[in-house]
Amino acid sequence: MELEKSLVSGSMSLLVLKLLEETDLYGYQMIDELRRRSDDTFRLKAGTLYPLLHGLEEKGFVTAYEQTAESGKTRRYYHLTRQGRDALREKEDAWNTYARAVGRVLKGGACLA
Amino acid sequence: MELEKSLVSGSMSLLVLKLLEETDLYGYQMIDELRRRSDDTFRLKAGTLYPLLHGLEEKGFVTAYEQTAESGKTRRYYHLTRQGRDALREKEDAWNTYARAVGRVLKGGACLA
DNA sequence: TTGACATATATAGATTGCCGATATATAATG
DNA sequence: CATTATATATCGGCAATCTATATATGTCAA
Repeated sequence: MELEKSLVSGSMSLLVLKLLEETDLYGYQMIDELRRRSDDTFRLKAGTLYPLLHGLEEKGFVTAYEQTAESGKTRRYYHLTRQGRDALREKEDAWNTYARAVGRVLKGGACLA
Repeated sequence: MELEKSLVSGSMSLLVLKLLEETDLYGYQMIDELRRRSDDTFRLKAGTLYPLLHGLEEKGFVTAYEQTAESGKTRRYYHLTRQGRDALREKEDAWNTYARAVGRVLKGGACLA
């Protein structure tokens, strides 16, 4: 993550699933897309993404298929499954709960005995 | 963390430093306080906190001193240093940047080529 | 046409953050 | 007197991410 390594972890799968909510994407594209949408905050590494995608596939959250572009390059597209959609909802809820809690703590104390 | 293990990591030191911004606290107290302020979202484990505190001490972010309560129990209080205060500012900024970026991604795409 | 670079996917090894289990000692409670 | 709550501490382990490396192909400039 580089900008503040280890600030957050585990949210990458949430973000990747979120990207796939709209359209099927291939790996390299996700890296770019995530970077773009986050205004350069998320610079996901290939070495992080591909194992992560394999994991999501094993869990049945995504399915994969290959497709060759006009350029000749073969790309491995990922598609969000029904289960993946459910997992996404749960992860979004968890994130919101977490972020709100951090917000409350940072907002400042309120009566510390 | 239990409720969604591994959603976030590394933010614990941020939260602990934040607690110490107002008052010196001892470890056990931080666990309770964090739980209270976060409406039960953060249930920091002792096995997580104490090593974390030792690490913050090594980095010079906190100093520690012992004090025996009327009860007779000896408690190890932690005090935020100047360096710790600076580190806290940085971590708060990093968190805000990160949380905003996640928010943008979750808010939904906006034109995916 | 050859060499550098971007695209595209993949794996191995290391680091790190947090947890569970466990240990210790004292105070409060029953 | 025994159990529970307080209080601190360490160890082993898992999971998420990174770095480094490997591979193959397409594009562009020298």
